[in-house]
Amino acid sequence: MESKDLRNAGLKVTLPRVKILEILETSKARHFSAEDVYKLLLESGEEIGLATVYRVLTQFEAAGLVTRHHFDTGHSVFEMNLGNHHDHIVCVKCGRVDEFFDETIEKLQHDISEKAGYKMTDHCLYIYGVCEECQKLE
Amino acid sequence: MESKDLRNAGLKVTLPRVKILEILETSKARHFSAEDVYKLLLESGEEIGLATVYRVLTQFEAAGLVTRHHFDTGHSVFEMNLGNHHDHIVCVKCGRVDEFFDETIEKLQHDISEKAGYKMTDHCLYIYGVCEECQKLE
DNA sequence: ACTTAAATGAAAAAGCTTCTCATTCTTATT
DNA sequence: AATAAGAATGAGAAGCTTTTTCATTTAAGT
Ligand SMILES: [Mn+2]
Ligand SMILES: [Mn+2]
Ligand SMILES: [Zn+2]
Ligand SMILES: [Zn+2]
Repeated sequence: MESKDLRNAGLKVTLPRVKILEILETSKARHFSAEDVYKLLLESGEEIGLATVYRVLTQFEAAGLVTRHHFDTGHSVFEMNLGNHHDHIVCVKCGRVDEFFDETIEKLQHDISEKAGYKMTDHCLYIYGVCEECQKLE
Repeated sequence: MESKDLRNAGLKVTLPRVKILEILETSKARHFSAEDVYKLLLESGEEIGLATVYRVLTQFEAAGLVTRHHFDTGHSVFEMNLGNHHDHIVCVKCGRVDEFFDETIEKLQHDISEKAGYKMTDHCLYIYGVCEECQKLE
């Protein structure tokens, strides 16, 4: 039930917010651009403006419901926050995105921040490469 | 002598390219937005268009003279390629950028790519945090 | 139901980057 | 040193993603 999530986040339960949350939760994909979400809304018959999609995704991010990524694609990518931090490996040919988590790297990042005198707030590691499928096509 | 670098990169020796290379090499800073470079050119009395700055930086990147970064700032950041790969730690308050290199993390990234079936082409690790100076101001 | 503040949609605007095209400059050749 | 051919430049237009504006609609507490 999405209404609870929204209320917990201090957000009014509106149709656009419910529908967007629904798409983020139930689609096969896990990583969406704002445009992706907008198109999926249209496909499902909802007339929700692109500006609202951006607004709502930004609010979801602020509320911790969603994480925003900055791949080298020129646009933001959003993903439901399932509480499991992970990093990304992106295919430069087809755009496929895989996820990974490495305890050792996480620890080292903390050490590095500390040594540099920083109080770490966030971090992200992007590996770019050619996925198995795309290697075959070359 | 910048002319040699340019010729080696297969680029004609033009005034904009020489001046931009000069700025990248001799400024105290190491990380520049296109706008940064443009302003430094104006300050030094050169009338070079912003479009040319973008064009030249992109050519430098293609030639391997320069590396382009995508911090969470909404604009590209360029840096002379000195042959020493490193990653970045960025202050979310003041924009300060520090650099680091960790052999172990580098190795682990290779292992992860391999395990995921990817042929790695590039990678970048950004740590975001509050630098020592900015912590004092809070 | 009523009221009030918040949310939405459409369009405009912003911010960064690329493109277009007439003009200028580099470089190789006389 | 002059010439010719093609590449590079500058100014502005245009492109793309994202944000803002503002009139209208909607949610939620009374
Ligand atoms: Mn993910
Ligand atoms: Mn650097
Ligand atoms: Zn691929
Ligand atoms: Zn700082």
